[in-house]
Amino acid sequence: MDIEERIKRRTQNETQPRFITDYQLISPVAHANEPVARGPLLEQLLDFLEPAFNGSIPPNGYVYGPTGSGKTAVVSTLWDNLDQLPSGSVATIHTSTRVQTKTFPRFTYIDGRQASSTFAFYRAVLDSIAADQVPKHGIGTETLRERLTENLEGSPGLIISVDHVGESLSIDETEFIDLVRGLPTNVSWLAVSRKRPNETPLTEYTGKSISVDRYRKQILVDILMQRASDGLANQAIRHPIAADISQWADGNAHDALCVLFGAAMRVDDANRAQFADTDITAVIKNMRHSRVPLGVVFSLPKNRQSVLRELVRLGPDQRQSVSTATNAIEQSDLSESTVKRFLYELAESGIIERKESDTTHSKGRPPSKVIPRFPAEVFARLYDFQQTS
DNA sequence: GATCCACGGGAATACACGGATG
DNA sequence: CATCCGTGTATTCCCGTGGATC
Repeated sequence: MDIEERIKRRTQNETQPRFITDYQLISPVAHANEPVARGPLLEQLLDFLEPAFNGSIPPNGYVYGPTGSGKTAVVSTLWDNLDQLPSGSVATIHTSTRVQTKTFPRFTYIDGRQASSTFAFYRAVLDSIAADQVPKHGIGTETLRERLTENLEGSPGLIISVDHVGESLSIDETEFIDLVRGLPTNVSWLAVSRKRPNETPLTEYTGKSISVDRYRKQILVDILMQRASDGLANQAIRHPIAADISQWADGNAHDALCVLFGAAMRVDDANRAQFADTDITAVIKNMRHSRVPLGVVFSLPKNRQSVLRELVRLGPDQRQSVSTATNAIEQSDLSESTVKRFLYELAESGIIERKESDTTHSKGRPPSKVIPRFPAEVFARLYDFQQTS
């Protein structure tokens, strides 16, 4: 908590500190600036990028590892820092005999979940390097590509990291290969994916693959303790509790942080000061059927997110069929049939599941009940928090 | 005015069941 | 008894529209 925040609390007479002192710092979708225990991975990435520090472009690369292993945290943070390098312009290096000038390539991180179409991808890349505004509409994909090429002509180049390649709601692998074919030769890329090198066509185009292992149990405990000490009231979490969460999460930091967050919500809502074992077990029980990371849900268009927010508000009886769920969802700016279509689309992409309903129906095609497949409680809280802040 | 992409709405189609028909 | 058909519900898919730009 920074000074500004502390003063704000006092001026608002919140003298009694809450259990959760900072939602952002324990949020499973926020990444720490200093990823815990990922030094070796950072070094491997910097090795891979070595040519860039001498002013040229490295070969294409591939980073892979299981979900929740910190790939996004490390790569996005690293790229953010690298983009601070003086690029295109001149960096002076003083040696004993003379002054050398160096130019570095630029660095851009692209989240494939948010740039999944050809148009969106080229636009995102161009937007990150162009000096002036890039239109969101009214311009052809090919025009965008040409502008991108013009923009990079004669420059030291560009190194893009493209995250979540090959996931269902992100850039498809074969599409990606076509996309990067359209880029000028002074661009190289690092694809980040869950698939092993032998399971993807991408590695035919890459010079190097870097593997990320799932977190070891003890590291995950450290991460939880760190997050808890940053975002929760003092001494909020005891080591055995963190160990329990870590044991259950099996190396998946996203899942572990969801449990921490969900449990902290309960303590905070009840105005308590400590975790009880039941907080952890209850949240774990609710997480049992979650397979979709929150990052996927928060990458959806705003109107899909608001439909999901309403959906998780409903009780199981209101989710007995797609139709009843549609009727129960209140959306002033969308028609009923659109809400319904959204639900089918979300089911198609696996974010929610349709399962044959257990209620007996005499007439018509049997309905299917609707079940969220993401951490619903945590999503709801973070969503509401975003709306108000 | 022509062109571009994204979005939303509803039409069209698929499916399940029960009763009718031969 | 096997098949057809009507009805009601579930699901998919396409096309018009709109905002933006050139």
